[in-house]
Amino acid sequence: MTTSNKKQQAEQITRYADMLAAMGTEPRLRIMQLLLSAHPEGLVVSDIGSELDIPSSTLSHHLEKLKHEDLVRVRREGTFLWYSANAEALQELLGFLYAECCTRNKAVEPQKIVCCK
Amino acid sequence: MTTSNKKQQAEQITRYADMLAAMGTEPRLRIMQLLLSAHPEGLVVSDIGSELDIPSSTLSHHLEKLKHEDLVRVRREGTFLWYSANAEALQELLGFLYAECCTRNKAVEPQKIVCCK
DNA sequence: TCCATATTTCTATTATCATAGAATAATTTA
DNA sequence: TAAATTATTCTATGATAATAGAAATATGGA
Repeated sequence: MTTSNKKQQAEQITRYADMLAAMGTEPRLRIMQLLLSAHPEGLVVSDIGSELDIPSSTLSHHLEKLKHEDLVRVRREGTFLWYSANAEALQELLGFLYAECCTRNKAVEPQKIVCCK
Repeated sequence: MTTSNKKQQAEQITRYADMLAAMGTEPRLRIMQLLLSAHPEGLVVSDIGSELDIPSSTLSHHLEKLKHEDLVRVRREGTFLWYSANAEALQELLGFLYAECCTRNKAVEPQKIVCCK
């Protein structure tokens, strides 16, 4: 493996760790869960806040963190900001965990997570 | 949904968030990766430390955290402590994420994570 | 029992994070 | 342009986490 490959891999791990950390608090995991349930449209900030009972400034920080880790996307419609889950990023993270746990080492059996017919 | 169901579900989310947080730092995600690569035997503490270049007291705290979230198991053999990944816990977490992202809302397509033949 | 080795626990320091009220900025509508 | 609404940014506080050297503990062997 080349030096730059190693560096790339190291950055990759750091990125996945940051993504996991971003989802690693109860309020933010709930936000992700809620956004996934409203996928792909997503929800406006105030609706997330009222649904999860989070003050707006606190919520704004959580959304900022999720956005920073590319776990959510945002688009403006008038005065409203619509946040939605970033499916591609989640897929990549899930793929990484899946590979580490199942593919590479067979620690976890794929069929125990999902059964494909 | 009954009140106790709601409470159970709330505790579940908190637990998954804690598990994600436990893996949400670079050193600990590396530890998990390393333990998975050595699954199911695992590794002794000193080998993890030398492989990842982490001082023993720091490593001990990280392992304690992972153990607390039930992501790793430990067994003693003489003076050596063998740490190994807890495949069942990882499977459960992966199953949860999978369900949230793929099964429930179809935000992520299962076949893009794993292709079962 | 005493020593060597493995690992944890103690202790301290520094850094980061979660929370939220108040003020500000952005946008639409009257 | 003024008012109303939406959301962020400012500011502050308290809590938690990461790090690691030094001391203590646990185990096996001489």
